[in-house]
Amino acid sequence: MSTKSADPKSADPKPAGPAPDTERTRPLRSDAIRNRSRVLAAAEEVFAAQGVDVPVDVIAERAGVGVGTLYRHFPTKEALFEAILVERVAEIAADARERLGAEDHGAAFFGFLEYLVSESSRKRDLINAFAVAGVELEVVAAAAKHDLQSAVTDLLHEAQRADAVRSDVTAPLVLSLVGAACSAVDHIQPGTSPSEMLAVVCDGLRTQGTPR
Amino acid sequence: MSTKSADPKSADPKPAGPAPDTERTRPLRSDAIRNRSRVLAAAEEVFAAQGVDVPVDVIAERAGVGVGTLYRHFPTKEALFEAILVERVAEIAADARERLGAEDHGAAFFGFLEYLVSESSRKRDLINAFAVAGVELEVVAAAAKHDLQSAVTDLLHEAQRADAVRSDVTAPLVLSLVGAACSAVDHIQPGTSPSEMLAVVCDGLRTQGTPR
DNA sequence: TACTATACGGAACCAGAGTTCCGTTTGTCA
DNA sequence: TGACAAACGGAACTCTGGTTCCGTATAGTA
Repeated sequence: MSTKSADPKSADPKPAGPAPDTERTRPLRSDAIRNRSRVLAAAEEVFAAQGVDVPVDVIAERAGVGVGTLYRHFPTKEALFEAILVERVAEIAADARERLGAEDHGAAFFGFLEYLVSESSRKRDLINAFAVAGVELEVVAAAAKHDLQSAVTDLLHEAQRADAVRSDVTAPLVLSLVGAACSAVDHIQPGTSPSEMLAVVCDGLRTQGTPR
Repeated sequence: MSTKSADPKSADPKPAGPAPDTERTRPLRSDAIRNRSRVLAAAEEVFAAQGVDVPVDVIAERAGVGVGTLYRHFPTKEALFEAILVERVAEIAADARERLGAEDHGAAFFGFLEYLVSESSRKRDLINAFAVAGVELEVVAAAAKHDLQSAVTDLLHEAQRADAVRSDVTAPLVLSLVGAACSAVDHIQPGTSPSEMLAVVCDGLRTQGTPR
């Protein structure tokens, strides 16, 4: 899936008509509900295992449906990806929030970073979840991203107030560093590991003199 | 250009016949020489400016030749990329070597890292130069990579002997970190910068107590 | 059970990008 | 200058992957 920003299709700011989604009168048919969630589950597995570049056929097959069905529920592959992305980002944000208010604010913050990096080798789409900066997102995904940012900001500020993290570090910087570490999972040099990389980054973030 | 490792074409370890390149008797025709270097130069510019995903047509056009000509000189797009990659990696290795034996070993080492990250935003193919770990390389490119690794190792050891860099840091770790920082250039969060990221990494690499 | 809107499946379609082919042009050498 | 091997150009081919279309199947309802 390319991330090109130049879109040839002409500007088309909300074509006329009543609100696009509230106009569904009848509920989804039972098989439709079932298939939708199957597609979502399959896509999640496949994206996580092989990254977002897998062909849609693979996802459809894994879900046990035809591609037509897949496209009935998600108008484009990107929309499907975004649906999963939102889920992932929400998961991460929730994790960050759970760590808020812990006794050891420093440990909470660094533990969160470790969680992220370890997850990114298990779920390869997570890598992409952090590459979202340049991508134009639908409102929902943008909201999820904003939510993550605010959770990370809170966690960071707690750790800074506890003097565990340097005061000149900002939340965007942390997110960029973590994003870099996650994407590095894809092409790491033999002889080292993501956690070793993260350890260096963490030491760089610490207030000098803080024990490792 | 995909980096897939599974290649459907059957294993074919060096088909029979005399040495493949030494058998050229006649020298290249003058126009061929000219066009070859034009293609190389154009590819370098275009890869650097837009990354390696640009279509070959663009390169050919920029070079003022047809795609057929391009393919006469480089049997695949990947071969063309590799030719440039070798050049880039050699450049970087040469830079590392020049810094060897400086007065301030620590400054030499960290200066090298800064050079890399600043170059990677100017030359986007550099990003790929560091993603080579997982790619199967031709012998030449593999040799270039090995050369880079040894130069960086030397530079690192000097800095470690000067007590400017933590002794538990390894060369693969450094290369992975720099690779991550370079690839992050592509999707950095707004509100921060590659050099800020690098600063954190450098602090993590420093012997604790070393002044920033 | 019959009827209909809804949903399904997957073949067909389309677009983009790498690669090949072949008729034409050109450098080199006698 | 003429002949020919070498090189050129770019249209055409191929392969891959996203998307659409339409005939068929089925859930929901009277």
